[in-house]
Amino acid sequence: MRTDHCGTLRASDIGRRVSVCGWVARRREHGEHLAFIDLRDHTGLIQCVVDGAHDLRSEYVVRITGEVRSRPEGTRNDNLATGEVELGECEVEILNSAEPPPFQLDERVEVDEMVRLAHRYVDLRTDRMQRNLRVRAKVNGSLRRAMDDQGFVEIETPMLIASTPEGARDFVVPSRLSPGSFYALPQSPQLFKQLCMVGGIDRYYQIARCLRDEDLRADRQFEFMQLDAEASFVSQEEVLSFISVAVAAAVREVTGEELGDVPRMTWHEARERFGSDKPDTRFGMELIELTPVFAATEFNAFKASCIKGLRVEGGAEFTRSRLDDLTDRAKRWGAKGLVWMRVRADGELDSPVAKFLSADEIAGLVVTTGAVEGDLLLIVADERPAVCHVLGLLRLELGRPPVTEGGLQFLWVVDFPLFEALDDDNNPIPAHHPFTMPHADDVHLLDSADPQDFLKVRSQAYDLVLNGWELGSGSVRIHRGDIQKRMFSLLGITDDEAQEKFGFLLDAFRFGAPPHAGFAFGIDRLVALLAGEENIREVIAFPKTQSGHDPLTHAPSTIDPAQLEELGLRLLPVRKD
RNA sequence: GGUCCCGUGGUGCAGUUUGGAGUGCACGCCGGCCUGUCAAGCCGGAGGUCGCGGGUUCAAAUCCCGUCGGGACCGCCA
Repeated sequence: MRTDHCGTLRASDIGRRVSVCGWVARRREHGEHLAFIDLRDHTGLIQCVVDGAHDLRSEYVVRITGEVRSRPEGTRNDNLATGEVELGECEVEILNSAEPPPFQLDERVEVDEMVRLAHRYVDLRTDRMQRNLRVRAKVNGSLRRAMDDQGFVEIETPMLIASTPEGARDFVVPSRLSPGSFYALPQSPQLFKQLCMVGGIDRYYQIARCLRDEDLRADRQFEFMQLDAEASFVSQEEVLSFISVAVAAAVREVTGEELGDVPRMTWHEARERFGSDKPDTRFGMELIELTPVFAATEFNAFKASCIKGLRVEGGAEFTRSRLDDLTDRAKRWGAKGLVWMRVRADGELDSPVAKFLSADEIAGLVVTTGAVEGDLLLIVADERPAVCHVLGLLRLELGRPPVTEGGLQFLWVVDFPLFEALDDDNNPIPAHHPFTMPHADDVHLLDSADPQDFLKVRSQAYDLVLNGWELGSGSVRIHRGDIQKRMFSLLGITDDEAQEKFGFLLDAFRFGAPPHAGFAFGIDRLVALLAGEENIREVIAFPKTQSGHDPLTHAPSTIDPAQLEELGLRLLPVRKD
């Protein structure tokens, strides 16, 4: 039907008679016998000069055949890639009419997302969605090529699997042939890729759909795509290298830029400096250690095991209500309180608590934070994890740049702790999954009589972070039965429970499991940041709203009683608490 | 489970603080004029359950309560 795409015509095409197909983006009529039609396809716009356009309307689907010619002097449009030329002597064939679109497709205004999603098929025609989905396709393609080139084998793992109650909530699917039994949709291909290692695949990857029934966010959907990979006979170093190569390929494909070496930071350093295990390193405003400054304080609120602060440049201008608001937020995030101090011209501190501090403490505070006139100091005192957490959130609140600023700051966070805390029975709670290999230097601590020692055990687990978003994580896995048994016993999982939950994996490991390690990262998140979007819905063709609904298809929906009957299901009344 | 923000012709907003007739702006839509525009221009027109329900009041888009929908975040996401 067509010889060319709209957005590709240039001066070098002048004289050719071409056919283009697309949608009527705009119509400019100048009387009965002259009108300009901007025709749009996924490549862009071309102006077509037609003899009368009264029967053409917005978004009509047309085929236009005409001669590419130079625009008359003085009528070129520098804002258009095709602005030097136009189609003349046009023959217009209407392929389909269209109702006026439910919203305007030019991007002069931000249209309500519900309206866009309810008519996503129209929304997809916008430059923004066309660009984002094509960025996504480029990323997928370059990741595939990079993994292929590194000797990884693409293997598809099942979508209908057994439910394992660990981790995120499963989506479940009732079984028709086994009424009362359910499949689960995979949260990740984790166990299958480890089985692939036992199966001698050596290097596996998959662009895998993963599903988790947890609350949605700007960076979280029920279903999302991961580059999932696992390799045998490799160390952590090699995994970081494989993934770095793949990510670099995607970045190169989209931006044309070379990524270079991805910096590393230990989990401990990330928490202490940024109050997060996924630090946004596009900006400073790091957490400042103040515990020694107030080691001997008489101020009760500062008699805590950890005191840290933030220096907000220019923050002395914050109004009292803004400071009260920050204090409220800090409390909601789990702080006992938030101490603020405005640094005045004379070096004095303007703060409700200044009178409780000694001259030495104030002097130490100013020196340690480097505070100068006009700054604001925000200080939290509490247990160390809480202090870091709250200040980390405040730091983001006050300093985080827009998504399109600050470049792409990738970061490997390494040496995660094996356990994040102890439960009420002093059993450690795993920070990752229970198959994560402890750091070789820390294995001896697993035999310690003091449960507190468990929290010091580092694991061979690592995260890839981009601009403060966790892109993904991975680990070296436990491949030996004796270490795995020790781990289960530490976690308070009995042999019977372990067998019931992970029996097929443990069985497999008895038949010759190679040392292996892997990684998985979220493609939606990577694409969103590469596309300059704050929200992964903008890079997903048909996403769901925060409540998990699809305004286009109206999923989730009720099903026919006959379907329930066939599945052996009966519904309970909806609970309204 | 929680905190906060938003909801006004098809779209995007203003109006809400301080109650007074569905008032205004821009875009779009429909009709007319217009032979070089390109966010075309000019003239005319249509289009509204101010999310929904209740309350206060002589009077509610506006104040109060509830509810629904959307968004951001905390919890959650091994």
